[in-house]
Amino acid sequence: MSPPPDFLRELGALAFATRLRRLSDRLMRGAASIYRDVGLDFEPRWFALLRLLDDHGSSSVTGASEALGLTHPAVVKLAREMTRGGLVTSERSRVDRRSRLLRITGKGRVMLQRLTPVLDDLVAVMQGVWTEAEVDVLADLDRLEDRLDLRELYPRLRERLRPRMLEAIEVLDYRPAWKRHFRGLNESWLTQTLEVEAADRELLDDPNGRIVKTGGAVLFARVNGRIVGTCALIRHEPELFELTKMAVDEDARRRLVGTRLTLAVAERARSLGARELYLETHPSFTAARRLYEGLGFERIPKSPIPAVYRRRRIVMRLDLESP
Amino acid sequence: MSPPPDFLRELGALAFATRLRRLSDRLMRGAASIYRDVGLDFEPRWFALLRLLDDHGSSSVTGASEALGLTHPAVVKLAREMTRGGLVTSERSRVDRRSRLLRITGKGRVMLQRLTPVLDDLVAVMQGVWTEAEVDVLADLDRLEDRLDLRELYPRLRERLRPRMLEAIEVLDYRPAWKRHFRGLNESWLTQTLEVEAADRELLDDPNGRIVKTGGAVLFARVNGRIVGTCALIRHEPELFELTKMAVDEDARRRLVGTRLTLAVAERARSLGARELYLETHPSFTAARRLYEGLGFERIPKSPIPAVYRRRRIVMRLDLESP
DNA sequence: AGAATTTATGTAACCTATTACGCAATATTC
DNA sequence: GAATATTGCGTAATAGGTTACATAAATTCT
Repeated sequence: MSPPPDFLRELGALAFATRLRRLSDRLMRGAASIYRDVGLDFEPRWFALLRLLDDHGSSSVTGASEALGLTHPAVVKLAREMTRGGLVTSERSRVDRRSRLLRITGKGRVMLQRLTPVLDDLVAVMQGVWTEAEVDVLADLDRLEDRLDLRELYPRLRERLRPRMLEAIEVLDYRPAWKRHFRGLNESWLTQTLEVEAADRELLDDPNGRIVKTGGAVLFARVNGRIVGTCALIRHEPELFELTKMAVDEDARRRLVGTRLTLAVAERARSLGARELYLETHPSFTAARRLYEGLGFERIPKSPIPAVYRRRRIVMRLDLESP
Repeated sequence: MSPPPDFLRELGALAFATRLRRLSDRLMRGAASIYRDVGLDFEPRWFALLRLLDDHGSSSVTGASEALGLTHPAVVKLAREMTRGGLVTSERSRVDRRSRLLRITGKGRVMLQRLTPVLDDLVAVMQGVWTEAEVDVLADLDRLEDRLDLRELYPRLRERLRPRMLEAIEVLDYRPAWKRHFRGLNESWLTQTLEVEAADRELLDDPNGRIVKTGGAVLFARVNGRIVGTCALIRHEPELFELTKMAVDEDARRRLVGTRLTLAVAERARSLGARELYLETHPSFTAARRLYEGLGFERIPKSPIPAVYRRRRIVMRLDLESP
């Protein structure tokens, strides 16, 4: 009944990140104890920035944050502490008045020199541990980070999950009972971002008459029995189809609902004889644009769709005949 | 002049802990994104505890904290959150009424099951990365932790630094000008822990008359020109020597000043013809006792030293003739 | 058996990073 | 050249842990 002494090991890969952190904490604590014992007024986490400034003369906040792999607020805090400690100075840059230049002080240089013998011993001890463990940790870490630089864990996993996520979404045709969903999803989205215009209202008030009966379609996405998204296909002319009124519930974002709906609308258009599909979106909706681009839409300069909105628009076109 | 894109790599072993943490954060973020996308009401950090409870039926707070390598406050927090989420229950143990038993609920089990497919994919993706990088990370991590379990970084490093730290401490004989240090160091130490008794006062008021002139010694430790510790050797009888009035400045603790002084006092006693050295300390001073034990002192039942203090005492003896 | 110590949990304060957001200066686009 | 987007920095709130300290119960020591 009593748990094993190290359950994290049992979990294997699932606890890998946690174990890395545990090891990191362990090493950091070891180093911190030493700094304290040696009696220098110095925090271990200052070291990287101090060395960076010593090696490269000066650095902006952003430059340091990139070099050290920290966020810029972290660097701002570090720099402030170290300035208080007299190890670092900062002044506004002449070239770019937004930017600040961090520099190491004489006191900082002296501190680095006093640190050197202790750090040499620290490195020697760590290398001793690695040798005992028969692991070439630094090289392994390099390779691991290189692979992740190439492609982060998240996109890798997302791609793997993609088919399953898409399958979990049902796409269904318009039903009068769902009119309120069509309206609700679109309104909450529009009011958050742009303005609801008269042209929007006409469509939202009468999807059946304005969209379905004129030869288009209104589709709904359902996950676990809940309507979480909608999208319309308008047939402006026999050969002119527009994808519009795409809206996904706030809580269901990032679950490929938009993708699934776009694919379904394109499929529907194709089955209605369309050779191409247009859509209009707003310049500020970069996420939406990425989604459409990922599915093959290309931005075109001029819209074949009659202008009924006051807001600015970006027009995109999908070729339904390409493989 | 612009810093390199990844300065931490350049720092090599010195930034190893930081890089481990960076990698851990990176992986955790990846996993967190996925949980969010999948739409489960679940925090990644809950996983280890939930699995632990699922695997082992129940666990106390301390048991879980040991198994997971977290501190117990962390487990308390976790358990509270998860109880609020309905995944875990807790009740007082019948056997030991201090202790609390954590158990997984039915809802918790269901959650685990819903997690399974996603986690399988996660593991597969991570293993993919490791294969690409040609690193057997889990095995390497095991070996690394094993070596550190055997002996932590800090003691390894401390041992290496020991001779240098000892050398940095000067030991000097009594001078009238330092009488105030002898008194000050001892008083601040005594008032913090026990009570200053009359017998203490007599020694502190007249070290020269009471200790030096009667054939003993009062030694001082100096680091960077500052007196940071003191220790006395009293010659009660021609052959009966006592080490006493050891005191080290608060700010100089952990820098082997006590060790250096004890060694010096033992050496002095030996040069005065002593064959053994006694000392008395208080049962609650475990750190001091460890220090003395480390230098060869052994606890003995009865004190040969005349009892002049009211406080309880532990007596220790060092054989000056053994190699 | 009483005193002292250890153990199990809980609480508070802090640490070191993060994300989110805002402002001002600079760069880009139409 | 005006509108828009981007960049650089700063601040606030939050995350996920820690250490330090408090309290009660159980255990160990004389």
